[in-house]
Amino acid sequence: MAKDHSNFFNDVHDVARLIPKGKVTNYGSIARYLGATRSSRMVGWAMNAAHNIDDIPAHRVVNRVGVLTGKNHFADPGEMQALLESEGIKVENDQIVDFKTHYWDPVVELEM
DNA sequence: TGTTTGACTGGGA
DNA sequence: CTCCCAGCCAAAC
Repeated sequence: MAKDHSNFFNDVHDVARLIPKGKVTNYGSIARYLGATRSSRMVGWAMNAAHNIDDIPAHRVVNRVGVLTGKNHFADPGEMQALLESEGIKVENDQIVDFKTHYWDPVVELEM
């Protein structure tokens, strides 16, 4: 993993791309993986910039409790849930069911 | 150059 | 248990 700190966005985009299909993670974990634990908000911000990039599965990134907080930022609010469900992830009331089961922590999986 | 914002988080009431 | 508040940090205005 080439940690390109020149661009915070780049880092976030890079990690987001590594999220396996059918798995989800939260902003805090990504931030932690990048060494910016307290910059969880920036992760979301970076994802906002990722809108131009279709390689970034932003739908696999949710907040810590598994709520699709960013669904509103998608082209279609229902797109996020649809994508998740298409990957085998159940979503109910804008919240991921068994979030812990589908949880994918870059810090653990990528081990740095 | 200074202020506001935000796809968050954690802790307290 | 749910609701509210303060902290955090980089980009946008």
